[in-house]
Amino acid sequence: MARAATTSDAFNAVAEPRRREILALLVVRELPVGALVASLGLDQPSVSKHLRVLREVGLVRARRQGRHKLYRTHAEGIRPLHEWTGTFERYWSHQLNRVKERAEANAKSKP
Amino acid sequence: MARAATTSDAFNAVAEPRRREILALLVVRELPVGALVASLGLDQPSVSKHLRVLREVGLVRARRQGRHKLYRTHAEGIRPLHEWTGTFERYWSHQLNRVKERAEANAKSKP
DNA sequence: TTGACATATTCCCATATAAGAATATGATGA
DNA sequence: TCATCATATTCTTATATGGGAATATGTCAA
Repeated sequence: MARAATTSDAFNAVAEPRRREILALLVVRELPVGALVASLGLDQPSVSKHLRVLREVGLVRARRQGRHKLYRTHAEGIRPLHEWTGTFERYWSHQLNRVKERAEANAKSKP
Repeated sequence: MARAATTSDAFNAVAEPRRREILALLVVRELPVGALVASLGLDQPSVSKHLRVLREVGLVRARRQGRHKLYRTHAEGIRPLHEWTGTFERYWSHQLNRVKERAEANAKSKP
């Protein structure tokens, strides 16, 4: 079996760095495709294709305004990723504490 | 150009669902490969390959204990993902507020 | 050393890219 | 309707998968 499609879920969609850039730009304010092309230094078809992926997994929304199509990040779609990664937070805190404790123990034992 | 390697960073590594399962299991306590094979219902080579990817991006650590090799999630590696997704938090809060406000406005205008 | 257990690697293949080039679709104003 | 701007899709190609099968490597006990 091959790798899961980029459109299979938000995890796969944000694995692509350019798509993360796009999300960061579009969360501040909605932008037409052309503005993204200019900002990212990518060609227009590539941007459109990335936007399609993001749209399919619900990470961006679009609306037409005249000839332009305005895209915006749908931040809710990122929430599940934040929550999944959040389940590890207490563990990396533990690791930090352990390092800290060890450092303090060392400081005491050989001053 | 093809898709970035799964080993290129943590974002790509966790895009694979089985690898997220592995991380969830190994963050609670360290386990040998065989235990993962049993828990996941995957064959041993597949598990070893997933572990290799996770090791290469720094998401798991391993130590030998006799014939066994004990793996454990290195939670620090997930932190950048949590932080990146966290930059969108205020926006999904905003969206929720906006929906709420609109609902209240509607309730007033047509009661 | 040998046998057995535990894990890792290699080879194979169907599948899915991401970017570039070319083209198609959509919307507007004259 | 036509010309033009804006965006989307199709096609091609190099590359990287993930799982299955087979095999290699590593470690211990006797």
